[in-house]
Amino acid sequence: MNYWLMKSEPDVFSFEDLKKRPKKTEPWNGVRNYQARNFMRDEMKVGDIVLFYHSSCPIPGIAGLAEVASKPYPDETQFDPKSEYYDEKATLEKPRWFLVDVKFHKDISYVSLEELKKHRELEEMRLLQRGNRLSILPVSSEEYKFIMKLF
DNA sequence: GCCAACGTTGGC
DNA sequence: GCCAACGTTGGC
Repeated sequence: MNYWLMKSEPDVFSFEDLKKRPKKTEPWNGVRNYQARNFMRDEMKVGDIVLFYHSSCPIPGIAGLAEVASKPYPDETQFDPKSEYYDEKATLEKPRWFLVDVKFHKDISYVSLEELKKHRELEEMRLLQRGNRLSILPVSSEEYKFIMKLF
């Protein structure tokens, strides 16, 4: 079992939005960064735990827990000329972008970025390293366990 | 709105 | 393959 942190701008798609989905499940589309794609395509397994992170908002932080709910498959938005995520270099035969479905797992009390930064135990967290803009990051089991004790 | 960090693009 | 220019992310 692996642990991940996945960023989303709550104005675009929030943890609450995930809970409102009919099956509480959403394809994690729109990722257009190769490292983030590789995590989904090559390393995620159904059942992995996801820290659902809200970015670019008044109080950035972990809003809730989700889980990986599908194997990787091509992101449909890459084929849709009307989508803002359209990629003209992607073809059905050779998709460039892959995603997994993410499903609601558990409510937690919000853990802000500010709170995460207070703990020496988390100073190695990739989220907290300077300049880290990756939208999907691995979280170690030690970091995960520590964060679970914060609320 | 600013700015640091970093990924991508494209000319050579 | 190098690298400058440009675009994006995301906290503040």
